[in-house]
Amino acid sequence: MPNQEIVQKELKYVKLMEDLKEKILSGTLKAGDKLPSENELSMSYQVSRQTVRKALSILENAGYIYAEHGRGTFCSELVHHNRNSRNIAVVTTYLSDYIFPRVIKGIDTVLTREGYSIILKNTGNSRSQEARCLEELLQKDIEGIIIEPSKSQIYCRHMNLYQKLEEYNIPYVFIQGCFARMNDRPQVLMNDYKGGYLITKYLIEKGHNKITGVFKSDDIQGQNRHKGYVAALQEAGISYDPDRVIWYYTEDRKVHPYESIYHMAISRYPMDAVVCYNDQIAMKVIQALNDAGYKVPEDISVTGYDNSYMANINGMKLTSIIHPQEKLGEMAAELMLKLIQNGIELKEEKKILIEPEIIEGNSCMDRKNNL
Amino acid sequence: MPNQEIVQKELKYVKLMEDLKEKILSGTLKAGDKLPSENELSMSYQVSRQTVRKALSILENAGYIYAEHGRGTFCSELVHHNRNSRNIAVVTTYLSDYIFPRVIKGIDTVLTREGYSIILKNTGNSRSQEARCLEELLQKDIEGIIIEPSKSQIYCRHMNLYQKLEEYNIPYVFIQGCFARMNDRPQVLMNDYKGGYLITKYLIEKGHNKITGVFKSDDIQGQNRHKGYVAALQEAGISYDPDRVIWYYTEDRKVHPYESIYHMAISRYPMDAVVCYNDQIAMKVIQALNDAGYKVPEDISVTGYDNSYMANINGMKLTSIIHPQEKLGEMAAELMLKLIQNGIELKEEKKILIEPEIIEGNSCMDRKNNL
DNA sequence: CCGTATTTGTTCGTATGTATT
DNA sequence: CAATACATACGAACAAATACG
Repeated sequence: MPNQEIVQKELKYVKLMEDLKEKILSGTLKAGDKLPSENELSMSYQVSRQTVRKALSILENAGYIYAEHGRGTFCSELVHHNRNSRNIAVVTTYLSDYIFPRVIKGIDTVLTREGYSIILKNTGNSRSQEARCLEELLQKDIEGIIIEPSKSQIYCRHMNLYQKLEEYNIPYVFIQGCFARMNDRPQVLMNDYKGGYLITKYLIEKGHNKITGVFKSDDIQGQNRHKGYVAALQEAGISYDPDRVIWYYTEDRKVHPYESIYHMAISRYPMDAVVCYNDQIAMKVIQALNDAGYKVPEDISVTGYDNSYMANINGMKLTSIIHPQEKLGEMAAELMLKLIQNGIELKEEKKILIEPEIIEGNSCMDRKNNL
Repeated sequence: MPNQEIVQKELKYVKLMEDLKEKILSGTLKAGDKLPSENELSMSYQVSRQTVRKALSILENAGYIYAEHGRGTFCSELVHHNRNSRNIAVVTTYLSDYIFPRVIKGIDTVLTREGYSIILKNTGNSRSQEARCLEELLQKDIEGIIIEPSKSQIYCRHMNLYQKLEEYNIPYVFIQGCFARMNDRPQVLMNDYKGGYLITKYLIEKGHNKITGVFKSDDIQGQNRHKGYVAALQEAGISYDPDRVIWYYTEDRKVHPYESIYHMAISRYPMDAVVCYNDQIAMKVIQALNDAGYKVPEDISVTGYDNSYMANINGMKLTSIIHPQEKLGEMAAELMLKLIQNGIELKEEKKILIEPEIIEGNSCMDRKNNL
């Protein structure tokens, strides 16, 4: 009995309202479709007609549906979207950290020049948060979305929302990464496979052969950099050892990789270099190695990725891959403007792949002459 | 009978709704006043409580009134532009540089939690750009503006735009600084006078007495930090020498202060410390001093301001003033939410002054024992 | 055009739950 | 604790617009 009461917190009209809203957003109920009549809903949900009406009145107020006396209730031609709002949404995983401020700045430069404003959202790299953002944005007056997908390694759970965007002719551009099975969508990203390959090859050429890898597992960038890392090893005839690779999730960023590399180091697991997913993690790796009694680069070389401001700290300049930050933002914004002007059926290439370039620092040693 | 039917067009809930609306608009019911309870209305209008609730729900939806569980129904602080866009504009001088990403993140945290979105604009610290931003924003659906004024030292040239905001009941909150003659507006800023005073006093206590100052001349923060600097000198009986102060404009940031301090240094103008407007400029000053053959802190001490990530670079940790970045953003966002909820005539204090605090680094030497 | 069924719109009555004073 | 006030829920009835044979 008390158990049941706790569960029963869900209000009937809220439940019904959200059920219907879900059906509308998911596309089960399309624009112009007739909803079941109040009596039918009342029967099928086992609630009173009053309760049904309460739920419907909320949706009507929010603009999802409209009622016609004597005819029925219908799904709105969602929504009186202002087609000339001059707003473009920018959705990133994080706001203030790392390279994002500069990417956003690049987007802003181009869009402001053309008279657009940015609506900024961030997801904390959570898919549910991303879905919430998109739902919110579908309610707003926007002309397009530039989005860095959250957990892009995993299959996108809310394709329906992207479909909704397409239905409404709201163009979107992926940056940094792209969900599986959405490779045909407009996107601006780096060739991460090649980046991982280049930086690993760089280490091999400097005489390293026990190269540990630390990669982020929940975005497509991490997957691709890892593939490049594997390719470079195999090309050089170094067998790939899965135990040498540390995968981490964003959520554990503060703890996990540090500890893994620390334990690997103090347990004397042989390594002469560490390829890192990005500069941020490289700094943690260096910290862990130092704490374990190793010197970088004298004992172990470490590489970063992105060449962010973090690549240059405490006199240590990480060897890294150049991330064009602002430039990437500008390219994404320009692609967006083209999509708005020429419609979504853009003739030219909609996929921009930025070729990586190595920038050498002092975080790696040449071990060829040491042998 | 037909006669009666025509007259009967007046629906009871519409009648009641319009009655109440009239009373609100005429001022019979003032903002914050409690309406009669649903039961009282039901009695006095001889309608059912359902009907009363229907009437009230319309008024509530339109924003005229709000209901509080267990307390009663109250008259709103009429009326926020009728708009329910859930957008709040954030206008800063810069986007990606320095402390701004973290300030914006703080704002975002609070606003996202409350279901708002940020429209981001930046002015490049140009007044004309700021005016253009405000004009653009007046065309958009926004519920408020959080704005860092550009060139806040100078009298605001586009007061008319701020007046427009007030006419439209769009609340605005200043952050970082505030235009002259607008001190009564809502604002969140640091006590820059005290900050300048504290950090200068710190140097004096460490035995410095030839303290050069480098201040930004085009915002109110620079003016106030300079005043604090003067106050500390005079308190210590050190006469103020205007030739010892370098003023610079934002536009010249990259060139001017570097050259001034460089020339001051190579011309052997005596100095044992430099108080800098912020960490950014402090790094340039240190560069200039190094290039002129001086060592920091051995020959000359240097202080920063804001304790940004720049305060800690190349093994040098600037002595600086703590800027609460995210916290400041959060406070501004919370103040904004209060203004939206309670109307512009907020009872409580609308001006938040954050007290500065020194954070000691290794960029200053104690010269008391050197004499 | 009429009549009937369906569907939304409006109103009344009642009961129970929950927050505030 | 009791009284008050809003919140949710159900049932019933009639009105008005619409669809359809």
